[in-house]
Amino acid sequence: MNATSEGESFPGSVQIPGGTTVLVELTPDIHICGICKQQFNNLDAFVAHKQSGCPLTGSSGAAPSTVQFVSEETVPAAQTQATTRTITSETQTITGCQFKTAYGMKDMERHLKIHTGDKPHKCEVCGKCFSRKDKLKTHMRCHTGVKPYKCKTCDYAAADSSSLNKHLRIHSDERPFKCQICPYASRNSSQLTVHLRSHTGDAPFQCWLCSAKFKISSDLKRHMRVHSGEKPFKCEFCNVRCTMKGNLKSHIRIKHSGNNFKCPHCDFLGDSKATLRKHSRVHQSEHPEKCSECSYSCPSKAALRVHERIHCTDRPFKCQYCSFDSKQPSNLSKHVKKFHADVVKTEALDRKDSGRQSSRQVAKLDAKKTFHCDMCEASFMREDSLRSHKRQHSEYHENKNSDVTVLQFQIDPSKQPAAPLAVGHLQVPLQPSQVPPFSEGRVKIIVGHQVPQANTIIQAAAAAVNIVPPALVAQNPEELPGNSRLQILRQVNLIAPPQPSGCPSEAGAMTQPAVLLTAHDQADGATLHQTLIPATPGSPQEGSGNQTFITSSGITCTDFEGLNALIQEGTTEVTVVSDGGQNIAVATTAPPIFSSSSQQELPKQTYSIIQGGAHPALLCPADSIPD
DNA sequence: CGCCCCCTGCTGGCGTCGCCATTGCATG
DNA sequence: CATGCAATGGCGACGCCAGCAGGGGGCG
Repeated sequence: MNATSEGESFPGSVQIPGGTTVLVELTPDIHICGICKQQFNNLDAFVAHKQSGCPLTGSSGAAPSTVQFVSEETVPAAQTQATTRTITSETQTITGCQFKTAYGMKDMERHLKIHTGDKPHKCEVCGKCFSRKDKLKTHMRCHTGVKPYKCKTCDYAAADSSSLNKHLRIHSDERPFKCQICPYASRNSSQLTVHLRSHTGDAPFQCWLCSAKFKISSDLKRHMRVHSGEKPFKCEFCNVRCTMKGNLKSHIRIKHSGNNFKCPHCDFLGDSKATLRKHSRVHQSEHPEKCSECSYSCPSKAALRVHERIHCTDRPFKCQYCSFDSKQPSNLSKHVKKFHADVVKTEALDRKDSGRQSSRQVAKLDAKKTFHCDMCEASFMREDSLRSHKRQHSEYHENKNSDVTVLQFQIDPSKQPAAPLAVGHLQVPLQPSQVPPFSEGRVKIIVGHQVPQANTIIQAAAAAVNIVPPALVAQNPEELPGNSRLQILRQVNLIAPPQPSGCPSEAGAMTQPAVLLTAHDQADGATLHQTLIPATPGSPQEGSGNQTFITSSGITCTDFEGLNALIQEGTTEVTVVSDGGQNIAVATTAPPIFSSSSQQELPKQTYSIIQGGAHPALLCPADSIPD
C-alpha cells in the first residue's frame, strides 16, 4: 500500500467479478515511530527516519529500555486519531506487529525489508528474489531436488522440516487441531479452519453466476469451469474431453486401460479397485443399506432410495403426452422415447428454430449449446442454471420502481493489503444523462460473500465510530427507546456525500436533502424496513472535510434498530432512495457486475459507505441518490 | 546467520454423491 | 412380444486431504 502526503486521499481499486473495477479512496496510512512518536504519512520518509536514526535512538534514558521499535504497519487515519497508545509491556504492539525485546532490532531490520521491497538474494536458476538468504536456500531445494528431511516410516521426504513434521502426523494419527463443536480433529490448522465453516455455514467463495458456494477457493475455481464449458482435460486415446481431471482419469481407466480387476465370485471385470469393491457388495449377503419396508438390502444409499419407491404409491414422473406415469424417471424417459419420439423430435426442432434450447441432455451432448442470459453475458450449461441466474436479475428489479441500480462488489483478496483498509469513499463512474427521476432511481449495494479479512474492515468501521459523536444519532439519547441498542447503533456512521461538482443537473441549493433507507427481505422482496433520514448540510462534525453528516432529527431508535438488525444479521443488500435533495449525488449506470463496457471515461461521483457493526456487511447510506 | 515453527494459498488426487441411461427381469 | 419395474453402471460434480511453495516471526 502506498502512502501519500498528509491529508491526501488516494485511490485503490476493488475488482468486481465481471471485470469492472470500482475505485476506492483510501484513507492515507500513518506510520508512527515508536520511540519519538513522530508520525509519517510517507513510507519513504518513515524508513529514512529509521535508517538515519531517530533522535531518541540510543538514548538509554529517553526511550524505555523495553522499546526498540514500534511497528511501522499502516494505520488508518481515523484509528490513529481515536486511539491513545501506551507502551508498557515487554513487547511492542501498535498495529499488530510484535517484536520481542532481545531480538527486536535485528528482527525489525529484517522485517523492514518487507516494506522496502529489498530482496537481495536472487535464485540463479529461476531468477526469483528473496529478502532472506535462508529462504533462498530452501527455495533452491525445489531446483536441486534435495529433500534432507526424510520420513522414517515411509519414503516421504521433504525440503523443509515443517513439511516433514506435518507429514509425520499421518503416521502417528496425531490430530492436534480439535473442533470445539464436534469431535472433528485435523492434522493442520488450515483444515480446521475450513471445517469450522461447516458449522458456521460460511462459504466465502461464492460463484457469481449461480448460487453455488464453496469453503475453499480452489473448489470455486474448479466449479467455474462448469459455467465456462471449459474442458481442459482431453483423453489421449479418444476425443473425450473432461472438465475435471479426476473424471478423465476415471474415463481412461474404464475405456482404455482394460479391466484388470476380476471379481472372484462372478465374471465381472472391474477397471479399478474401487469399481471392483463397489461391485463386490453385490455378493455380500448382508448389505449395509436395508429397506425398512421389506427384507431388501443393497450396497448403497442411492440404490436404497430407488428401491424405496416401490413401497411408495406416488408415481411422480408423469408423461406429458399421455396418461403414463412412473415411479422412476428413467422409465418415464424410456417410455417417452419409445412412444412419443416423433413429438419430442418436433418440439426439439421448434426449440432450435426459436433459438431456445432446453433439457439437460441437449446441453450435455453439446457443450456449445449453452443457455445464454438475455440480460447479461452469462451463459450456462443447463437451463435450470439459467433460471436460477435469472432469478438474481429479477430480485434486483423486483421493487415496484424497477430502476434499481445494482452495485455489487467483492474485494479481490489478492489486492487486499495486509494493513487495515479504511474505505472512506467509493467512487463509481457516473453518467448524468442516465440519472432517473426521483422515486425511480435507487442504488442497491450488495456486498459479496467473498469479502476477505472481514475483521480488517470491521476495524476500519469501528475506527469511524470514534469520530461520530452520539449527538449525530440523537441529541439526547435518553429520549429514545431501546437505549441499549444505541450503543451498537453508533457504530453506524452515516456520511452524506460532498457537494458534487461535476454534475450539472444537481446545481442549485438544496438545504434539506434526505435519505430513505429501504431494506428488503432477500427471500420474498417484502419491505422490512424503511427510514427517511433528513440530512442537514454543515453538520457539527468537525474535521470531516467536505463531508456532511446526516443529522439525527428524523431518526428514531426504531429506524436504526431495523438497520442495525440488518447489519447484525449480515444483510448484504440495502436499497437507498432519496427524497430529492439536490445536493445528493445520483448515479445510475449499468450494474457493474453485469456490465462489460468500460466506464473509465465517465465522470466520477463520490459515494459514502456505512461500515457497520460486528459483521462484514457494508451498507451504503446517503450516496447515489436520485434527484 | 540459520534453523525452526507457523500460517496461507494453491494444486493434485481420492472418495463419494446424485443424476441419468442402460440393462435385465417380470408380467400380461 | 410389448410393456413396466427394478437394479446397475457411467459420469459430472463436489468435499476434503496431503503436499508444495512462499512468507513471516522466534530464537539459539
